[in-house]
Amino acid sequence: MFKELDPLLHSQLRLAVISLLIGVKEAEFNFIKEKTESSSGNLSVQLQKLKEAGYIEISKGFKDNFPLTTCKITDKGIKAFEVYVKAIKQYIQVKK
Amino acid sequence: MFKELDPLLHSQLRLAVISLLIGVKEAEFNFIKEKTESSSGNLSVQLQKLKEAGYIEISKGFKDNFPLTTCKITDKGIKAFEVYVKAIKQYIQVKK
DNA sequence: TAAAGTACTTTATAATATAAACTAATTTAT
DNA sequence: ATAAATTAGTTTATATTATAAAGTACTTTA
Repeated sequence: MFKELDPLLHSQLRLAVISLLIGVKEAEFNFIKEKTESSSGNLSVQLQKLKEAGYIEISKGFKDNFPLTTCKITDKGIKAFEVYVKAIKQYIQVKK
Repeated sequence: MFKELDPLLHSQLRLAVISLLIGVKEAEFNFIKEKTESSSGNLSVQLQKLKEAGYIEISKGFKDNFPLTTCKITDKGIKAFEVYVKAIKQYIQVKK
């Protein structure tokens, strides 16, 4: 009846992050932070979880001498998002 | 950018319950339990939360001598569900 | 009348999310 | 030169939430 909702994506912040990355393909830590209106701490934790799941890649470098964290969605992340979208639609009864 | 997702509805089981009740308007505890494939304990707790939020009404009676719990969505619950659906659509980019 | 079953609720534990505090460095002001 | 403020995060502690296990209160069946 109701499909499982991937717990990794069924989290407001992580879902927002993935939703953002689906659009832009690559984004900086602060860009994501602003768009999602999250705290640095919370975002840091959730990005790690998405990385551990293999849904995003995180690369660390520097920009104007400051550390810069950049995130990119992976194929696995895209696939997981698609599965999640199909599942949640069952719950919200989106008729195609 | 991203709308708040009502934490009361952003829970797999509670969302499934509300999604069910939107359709049938009234349902028995076991019907909900079967459709959502949840445990009695978890369902009991989540129904109480939905009740406390005023999203559903719970009425208790008897059927064939056994206790019978029946649930019904309230106007507030319907409204909250509609708001949730609008919000989550932003995340999953459902184009109308 | 004892064992098994129905229909839950309560409580305890595990998992999750969030906020606060901390690290490490850079820039700016004194 | 150096202290204070800022940037860009991470780590840790706490609060919240979800879930599973145990418990309550019966009823039915053997």
